[in-house]
Amino acid sequence: MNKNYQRYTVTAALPYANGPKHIGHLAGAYIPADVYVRYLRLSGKDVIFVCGSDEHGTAIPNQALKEKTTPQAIIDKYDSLIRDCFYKLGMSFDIYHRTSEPIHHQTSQDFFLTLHQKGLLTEEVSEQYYDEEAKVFLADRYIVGTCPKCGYANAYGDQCEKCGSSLSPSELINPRSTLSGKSPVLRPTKHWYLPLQNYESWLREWILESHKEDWRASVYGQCKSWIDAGLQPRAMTRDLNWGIKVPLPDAEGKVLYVWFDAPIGYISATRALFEEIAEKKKKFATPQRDFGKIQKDDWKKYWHNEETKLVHFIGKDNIVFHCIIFPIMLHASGEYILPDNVPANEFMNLEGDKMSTSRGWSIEMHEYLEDFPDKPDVLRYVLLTNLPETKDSEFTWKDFQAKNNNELVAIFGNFVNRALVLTQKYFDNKIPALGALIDVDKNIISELKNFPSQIAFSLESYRFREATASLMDLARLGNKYLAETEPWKLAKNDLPRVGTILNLALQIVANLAVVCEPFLPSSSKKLKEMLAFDGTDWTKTGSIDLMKAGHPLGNASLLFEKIEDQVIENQIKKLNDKKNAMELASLPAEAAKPEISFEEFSKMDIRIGKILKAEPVEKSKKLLKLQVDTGIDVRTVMSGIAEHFSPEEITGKQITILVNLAPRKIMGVESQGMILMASDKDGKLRLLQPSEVVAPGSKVS
RNA sequence: GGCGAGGUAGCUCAGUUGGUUAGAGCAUCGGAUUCAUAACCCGAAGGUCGGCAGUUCAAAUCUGCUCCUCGCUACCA
Repeated sequence: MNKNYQRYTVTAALPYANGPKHIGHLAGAYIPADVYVRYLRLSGKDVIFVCGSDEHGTAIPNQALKEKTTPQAIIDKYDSLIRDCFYKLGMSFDIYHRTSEPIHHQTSQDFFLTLHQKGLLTEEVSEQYYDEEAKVFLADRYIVGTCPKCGYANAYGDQCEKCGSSLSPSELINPRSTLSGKSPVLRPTKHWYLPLQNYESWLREWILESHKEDWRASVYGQCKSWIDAGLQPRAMTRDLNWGIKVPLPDAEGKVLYVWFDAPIGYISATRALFEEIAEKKKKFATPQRDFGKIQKDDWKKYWHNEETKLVHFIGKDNIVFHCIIFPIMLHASGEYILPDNVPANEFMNLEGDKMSTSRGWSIEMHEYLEDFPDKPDVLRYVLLTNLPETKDSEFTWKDFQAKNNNELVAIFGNFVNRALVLTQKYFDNKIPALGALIDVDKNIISELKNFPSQIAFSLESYRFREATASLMDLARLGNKYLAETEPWKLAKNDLPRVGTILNLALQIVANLAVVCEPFLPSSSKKLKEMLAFDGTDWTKTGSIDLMKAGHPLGNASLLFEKIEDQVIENQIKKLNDKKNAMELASLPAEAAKPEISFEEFSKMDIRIGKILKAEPVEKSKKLLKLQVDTGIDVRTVMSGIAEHFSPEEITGKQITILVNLAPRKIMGVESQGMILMASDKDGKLRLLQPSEVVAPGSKVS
């Protein structure tokens, strides 16, 4: 879309305040967003950059239970942790807001009411689990039970944390409420749905037609996949007592679905930004430029005006919400603009494995900042050079060290240092005059001229790795120039020529100082201090008169320092230690299930059987079709173990089987009984066998 | 199983609309140099672009099939 936009609204995914956030999140959304915004500001564009903590949803109360505290305490804790890390890493939000703030509740409720009053929401009654003792409907997360896939006894109603599979509460075996421990009952409840299917043709036109070229392949592809699969009504409310109340009379105990309110958080944050500036009461706002004289209502320009370019930076897990559901909400409400682009990144892996906070395989932002408090830019740089823009990428500590030592130190920092040291040595730390230019000078001048526009082009195309590589190439240009002109040799008999060379070298340094700001903001600041230079105008870069001859420079110091092997080894060790500690922590056995009577137990008829035959099930990844000799008979059992056992290895094995389980058809085949398995803490299944071979049909009691 | 995204030099990744000897950085090797945080600069080597078939004068690029990785989704009693 080559629209001529007047202003920009840039959002970065609201981090969910149920825990710390790791460097994968930074690489996914925040770093590219910040680079983009900083570049726009330097270019003199009218831009706002909004973000904030996402503080609703079922996982927050759930985390509160885990940490034995209140939801409010959880969001306060993680909001301040995340907020603090973001600012230390240089995120230049104009506001970092919170969805628990009243202005957000109001904005979300207004939004919901608008849709409701327009008749765009449907009401439907469905059966949901209800805890009769606690007298509340149970969100998926509040129901635990045995995971039907891996047998883990404390799987949540929406997901099993052991094997990672997503579930619905009705799939759980022996579901029970985490509030009372009792079995929940199904009870009808009314909810408001957004009929996504009504917008299919509109979506096809908007995404599949008009954004075929400018949206990333993976983003476009996932949208197409969703649309083609058939859109369905999606509940926009939940039975929960944590969140934003549904603003209707007959909606007691109901809140807005977190994915309804979260993206509205971008709008609320914008409103809060303008309100706080207009009323001169800054609470969350951290305006990064002079907004001039503004009115409270000026936020509307950034959300209603067609000349505003809206860009959402997110990770790939958020694509459907930002490309399908939220745009439908915006479109349906009738007065909002739509995102021009949603440059979602893929995921960043860590040392060969998926990043995961819960598994301990991660580098959390605060952990990095504790160990490298003076190196926010090093992390920014390393992540930037390796952003998962087109596919999942990989972070390794060794690469971190190499990028720091071989690029930031050896090329960027070294060039700056060479230029400054030579100026100190030969020109009393003042910028020498520019004399006659020879070819080598003219070449460097014309090359320099191209860099800013080239980098700008990459950034505007959301190609941040490419832009970062160009930045480093600019420093390379400087090193090459010094190597070719060898001013230290000429100093003995042609000082004016040396002056010309250093003038140009210093102009390159000054250009670097401005151009690197989006990427390496704190280094940019340091470098400008060293130069006693305060340029902030991108449109002036590319030229050789950023600094005047005779201008006295500040004190030179090293921009970056080498990172020794020992530091890297310590980090790798720390990472492994953390993972091991997490595994140990999860070792204690889970809490026992509710008590049952002997009669209840004795209803189960458990036997030892033998697998006579095992075969894969067509069109199924997880199922094996087993013929089992139970001693009583030979029967067919469908078992979800294909990812753990091959038919060959399991054939002939003794197993434990529940023989009087009601038969059930699975994939068209009637399954008569259930094979019992031990599931290890990593979710891996093991057979339950007697210590010595016993006769088929032997009873287990 | 369905859908989506990937599979390019030892490593991390680029390759725009099909067009001459397929690129970059790191690592390796050689050279040059000493102003600089033993850094920089120049050069070399290294790939049958996952595999097979097809379209074309021409395919990393388009089509079909197939294998592998990742994500979403389904089967799990």
